[in-house]
Amino acid sequence: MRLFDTLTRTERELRPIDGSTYRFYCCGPTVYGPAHIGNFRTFVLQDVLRRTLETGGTRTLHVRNITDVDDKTIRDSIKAGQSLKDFTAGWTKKFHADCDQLGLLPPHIEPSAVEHIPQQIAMIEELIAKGHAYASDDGSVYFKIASFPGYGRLSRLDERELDMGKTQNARSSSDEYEKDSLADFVLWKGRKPEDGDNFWPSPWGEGRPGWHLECSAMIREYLGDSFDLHSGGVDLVFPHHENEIAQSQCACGGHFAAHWFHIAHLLVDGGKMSKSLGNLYTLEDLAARGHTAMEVRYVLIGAHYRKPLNFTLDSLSAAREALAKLAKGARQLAARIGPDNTRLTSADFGPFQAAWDSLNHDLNTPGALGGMFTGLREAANLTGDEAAAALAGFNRLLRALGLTLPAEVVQDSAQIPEAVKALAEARWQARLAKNWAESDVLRSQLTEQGWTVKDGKDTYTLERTQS
RNA sequence: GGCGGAGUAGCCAAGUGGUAAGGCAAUGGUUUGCAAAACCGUCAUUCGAGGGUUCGAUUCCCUCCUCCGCCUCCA
Repeated sequence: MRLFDTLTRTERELRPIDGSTYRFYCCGPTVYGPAHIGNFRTFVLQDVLRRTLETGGTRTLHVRNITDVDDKTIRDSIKAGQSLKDFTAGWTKKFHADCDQLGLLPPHIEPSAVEHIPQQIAMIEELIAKGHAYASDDGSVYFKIASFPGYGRLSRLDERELDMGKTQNARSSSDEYEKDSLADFVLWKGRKPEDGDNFWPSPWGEGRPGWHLECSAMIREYLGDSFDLHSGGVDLVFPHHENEIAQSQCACGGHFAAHWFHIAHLLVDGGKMSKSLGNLYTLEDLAARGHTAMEVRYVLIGAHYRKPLNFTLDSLSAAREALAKLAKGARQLAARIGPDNTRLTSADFGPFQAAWDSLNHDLNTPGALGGMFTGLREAANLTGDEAAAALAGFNRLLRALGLTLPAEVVQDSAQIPEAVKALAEARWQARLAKNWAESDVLRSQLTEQGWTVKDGKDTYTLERTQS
């Protein structure tokens, strides 16, 4: 497949460096609260990338970290009166539950930052030894940006107006200032009172790792000095990923990531999500409004990953209808397969080839979704083996997109309250007696109680009204 | 201010130098006692505005307008 690369700004074919397994790293969540759907846009698209590779026959090694030590986790764990470990374990569990609901494949490796502090310290020592880092008086260690000429390539820093020297002078009056240059970033943070019990010993005194370094150290541990792809939200391009490149290339000497995959932000009602605007949604918030995680997933893949996606609550309702339509189309297609037709493992995509091509062309998920519907239309007059092959293609595509279609709603009569059943039966009798007025009154009563009645030729069905 | 991105029907949203996918909503019809459901249709002479290049631009170039993101630890 072809995918846009942030660093070279071109679309490039994805091929495993080692010729067999595509190894990639995704910056994971900071576990200090529930992830919101903006976070999940990134994780869902990374999941689709992986699924597309795997559906296309490429083996993958997916590493995604858990950031469980930083300012926010420390601050909020203290506020909650919990140890950092217990606090982050709780939110990690919640994150996993959300991922599961969204149909995200668990990464093959999910390292935690606190469990890799020795590796981080080792990397810092190497950076110091090679002249790329220096310790300050307060026990912190900084990366010396001036020592790495390649700094800023990913985010095109050199084309920006950021004048490090000037800014430094403006702030040089501050006594607390420990860095040589304002642009230098921290690798190790010396212990401070507000850190509470959260500090670790190091050659530079007690303290804790800097955020950027965590990822570099874990990547090195599991993917080595050169690997296939690195991914995250666009906001991580600078400084996070820029700093990772600097640290890793200086310490390890490898190429680091061969490809950079960044996912654009999710907007809500045309603007940025924020707590103060009250438009920051979690899966739980949306579940409370009657929406499923799969509907959320459908919305999140409904726009191209490089464009901002404008999320609205209405789009979730549209997703529900769209998923139902796909499910119905699949059922109708399945119904046209004869009992002797077993070509369910077709290698091609049949009417869904265009959808598959879209996915392989810069991960065009909305194009692929469109192709699902047009494919179903094209498949409408296929029968037997051809229908079986088409359904196989449809299902492979579903798997690549990570969508699970809703099953046909069959109301279990045991779950219908007796009073509702009686009401429905009374209405049916009134209807048979052609007592329309009575029948309509009874139906409106059922509606009030949240039930929809559908009349058939010889019988009727009851369904809970969709919210 | 610098850098990056976006403006396509009521909403969400693809795409292309050759004449606008798809979904939702809406709406017409068939069906139904009426509905619902189902099925069959309809639904952008036009792609933020104005210029330019071209036989031809929504697609390339320029200008303008609007919106969004990043600019030191936000996916």
